Amino acid sequence: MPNQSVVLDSVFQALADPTRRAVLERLGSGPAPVSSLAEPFDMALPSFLQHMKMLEGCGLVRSQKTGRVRTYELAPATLQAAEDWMAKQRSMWERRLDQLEAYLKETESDQ
Amino acid sequence: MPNQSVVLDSVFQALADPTRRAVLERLGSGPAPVSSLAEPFDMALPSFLQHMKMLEGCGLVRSQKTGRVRTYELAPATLQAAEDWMAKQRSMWERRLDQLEAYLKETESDQ
DNA sequence: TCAATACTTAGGTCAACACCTAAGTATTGC
DNA sequence: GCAATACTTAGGTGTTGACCTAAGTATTGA
Repeated sequence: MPNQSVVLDSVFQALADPTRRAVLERLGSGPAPVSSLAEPFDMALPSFLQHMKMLEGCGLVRSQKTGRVRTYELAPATLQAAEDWMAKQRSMWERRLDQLEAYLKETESDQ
Repeated sequence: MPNQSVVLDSVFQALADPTRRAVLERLGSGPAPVSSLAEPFDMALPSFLQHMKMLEGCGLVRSQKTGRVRTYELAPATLQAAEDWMAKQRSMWERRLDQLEAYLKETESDQ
């Protein structure tokens, strides 16, 4: 299995948490500092920062520090990798859906 | 946060493993029994079945047992939930990309 | 300069995950 | 009816994830 797989592992892992998905949604409207991102969540700062580290570790966001403020932003390139996998799967699933549906019709009736 | 979130948690969690993604890809070409699905993986059967339970638990696949053979199939409805979230995010990200790009141009140059 | 601000590091708990082996149970087919 | 087949259950190990508190470090501003 190629290296690509490792990227997808960590990207989907990152997307598997509601806090992190909410952060990504928030970053969709522009860069923001840690304190502002953390504010909506009832969580200790170090706990929140672990989420940010995971998002940054898999490349979904990046950050830079100016003075004592760290600002996070989306990193579109990595979002694209997850996008691409989903799109590939989607088209595959759609292509197969006809034959699948025929099968499902059979099995649905005996459930 | 709504219940919808819980579904996405488990769906993305399921997609975060290469074995499970490979199984989904394989099931794209039609239903298959456990032994056939497990065959490509160098893994003890009980370990493999844990993956299948996770896929079934979050609703990405379903199964039925006939005689001693359990057959798995894709469950398109749940795939759709993940699809929908990605599509929503995608359109949001795309809508924001212009203003984001302007910002990235600034920050990229000082890195 | 020194207190407040904005993270950051260290370290600890508890649950979930990803594996394993060993020993079941339920069908099938000779 | 009994061995082979196809899972299934039980139970154990090591790692990672998601939280916490406490105690740092680095800036900023009065």
